[in-house]
Amino acid sequence: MREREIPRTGGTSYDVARRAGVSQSAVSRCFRPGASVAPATRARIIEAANELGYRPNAIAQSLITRRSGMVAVIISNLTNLYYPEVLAQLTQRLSERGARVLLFTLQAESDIDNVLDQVWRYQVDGAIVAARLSSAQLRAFETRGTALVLYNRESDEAPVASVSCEFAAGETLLVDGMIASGCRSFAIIGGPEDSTVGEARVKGARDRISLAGLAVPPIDRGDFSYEAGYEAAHRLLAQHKLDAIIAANDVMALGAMDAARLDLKLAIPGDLSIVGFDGVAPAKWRSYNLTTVRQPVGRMTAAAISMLFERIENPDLGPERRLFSGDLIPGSTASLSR
Amino acid sequence: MREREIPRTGGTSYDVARRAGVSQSAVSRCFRPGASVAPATRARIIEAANELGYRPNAIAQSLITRRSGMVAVIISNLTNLYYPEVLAQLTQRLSERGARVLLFTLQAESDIDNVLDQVWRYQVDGAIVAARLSSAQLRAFETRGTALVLYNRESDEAPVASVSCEFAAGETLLVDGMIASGCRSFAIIGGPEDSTVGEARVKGARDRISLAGLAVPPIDRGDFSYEAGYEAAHRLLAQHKLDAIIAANDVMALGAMDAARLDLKLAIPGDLSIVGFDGVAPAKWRSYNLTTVRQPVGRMTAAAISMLFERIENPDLGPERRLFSGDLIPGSTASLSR
DNA sequence: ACTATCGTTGCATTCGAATGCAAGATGTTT
DNA sequence: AAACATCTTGCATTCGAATGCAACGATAGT
Repeated sequence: MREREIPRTGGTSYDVARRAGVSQSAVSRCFRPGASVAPATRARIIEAANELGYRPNAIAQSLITRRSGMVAVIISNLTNLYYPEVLAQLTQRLSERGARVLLFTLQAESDIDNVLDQVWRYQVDGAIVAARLSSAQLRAFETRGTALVLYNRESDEAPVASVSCEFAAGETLLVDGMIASGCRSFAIIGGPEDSTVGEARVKGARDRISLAGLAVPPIDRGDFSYEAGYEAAHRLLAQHKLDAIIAANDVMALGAMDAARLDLKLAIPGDLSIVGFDGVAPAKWRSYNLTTVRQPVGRMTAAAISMLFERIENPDLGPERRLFSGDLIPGSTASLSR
Repeated sequence: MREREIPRTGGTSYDVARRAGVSQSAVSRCFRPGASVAPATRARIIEAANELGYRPNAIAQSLITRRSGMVAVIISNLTNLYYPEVLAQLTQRLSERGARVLLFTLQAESDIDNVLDQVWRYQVDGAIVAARLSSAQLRAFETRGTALVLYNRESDEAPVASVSCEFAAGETLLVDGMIASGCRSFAIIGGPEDSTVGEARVKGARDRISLAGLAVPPIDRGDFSYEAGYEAAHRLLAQHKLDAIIAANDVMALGAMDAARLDLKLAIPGDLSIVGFDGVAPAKWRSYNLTTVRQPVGRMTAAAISMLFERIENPDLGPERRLFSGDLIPGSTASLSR
């Protein structure tokens, strides 16, 4: 009577083995493709397993195989509106490849050390990181042999596998187009100074403007939020007579648009051109229809995932940078001649 | 010379033990708070551990303690603009409590069985699910003893721990306000028919309208996207003379606004009132300033997490529903007298 | 009928950390 | 100095699945 009841967990391979009258190894083999099990035995085992609701314990598997089947995804700031799309695609693609996502988000970039601590403890097979890593942190990935791909970040100090969207190419089109259609006086709404991405975008735009022989544009900075763009635009427009504002991301561009057209009654693009960067969904909404450069998120996430798995298979594969150009989305907030 | 080199993983407790000249158990105790270790020994162990970059292997810990420290978060559709905020808060709160997030997203709700399969294999301590579960699936959580909290979903068949935002309360305010200010002819843009949340919201609004003795409002449905709201509004406004449109979520409401004011040149709220539900960030943007009901995401996620941990501590804790009312966000897209 | 061969199966060990128990070390009490 | 309490420490086992090796049975070949 006091036969061992079905454990809450759904049972172990031993429970299945006992029920099917075989050894634990047989059960294990039965769930590993390519192992040698007689059809009749397999059938008995499968049946017993189903009766118990048995699922192999991935934790135990990880311990012995040294493959956890988990990939860490580290994203600095999920509220950023651009990242949810990235995250959705990454998880989708990872699960298609049979990997699970261990998600970490950062409140402050300084949390990263705590996050990495968890990453090491959980023996993830690899990590996709959209946050800045110090060279010491990069080295830790190296020494531990954990595959790593940076997303829209790079390191000047050490070469790392990374995918990014190049600001310059799309930006050049935008800036040149605006200049060709008569814009002379530019301003830039950048990201925080310590943001790699933001800084690269600022630099890209500024270089292009200088190259055209125009005055160095004033720069205001924000935290990539709508409010920040709105306020930065107010400050800039109060101090300068501007033809165009270049924002480091779409959401700030939308805030700037609202400041300009709703508060200051400027016509867009008649009085002022505004352009963004990212290509998030709201930029396409009819009340905005922002002229922007869309990051090819689909291709970028696909590239990140495939680079990651290459490096999980072969940990000694060297660094590689993959750069994608953004696609110009014309919109109606900037007059681009041609 | 052929001393065993530092393994790529950062070493095991045995490596640390050998280096510090103690037993593996001492190392283990050293990393468990409250265990008995002499200060001098602890110091030696800590030093050895640091030299090796040792971190306890969470996989091995999980196996023996039967606690993985991981919580599954299952979300149907991350692109939904409302979920990123929820997800960000959940991960934040979970990591504050020392848990890791295993993230699963669903392309189709039918993927859920595959996802649950992974959930069982990975021995998560609990799960927060924002997707519909069949009663068989609910039972599986029960029998396996995995803590479960549903987020904005409930089950009619079996009672489960859940947190939700009640549509009715906020909706009542909105509908009553619109009626008081003269709206007589309503329409509803609902979610897909198989969406629990969407359906509840449709029903809430319709009941309130009937209660006021007004005609049963026509219903059009969309998939919660901007485009869907835009198109539904076009269809509704082509067929009916309307005073107000009630959308099941903000993003569809914004699409409807653009259809009405940009294409049909209707004044909002003069000719047409539009209200949404959720309180997402874009609803506050100045070009929209949507009148809506905000879900108290902060309190809801806090409640979900605390219910979950209660149930992880005590698996036999019974079901409990926690219902939050939304906060009315006045905005300027509906005339609400009073 | 005897042996060679192949396919199945089980035994025993492994992964890395946690922990009950007992032995050892240290300190206290009388 | 003896007896005892307390704190440290190590030994051995455990968690659940994977896998090398050996043993087994069945079939085929001669």
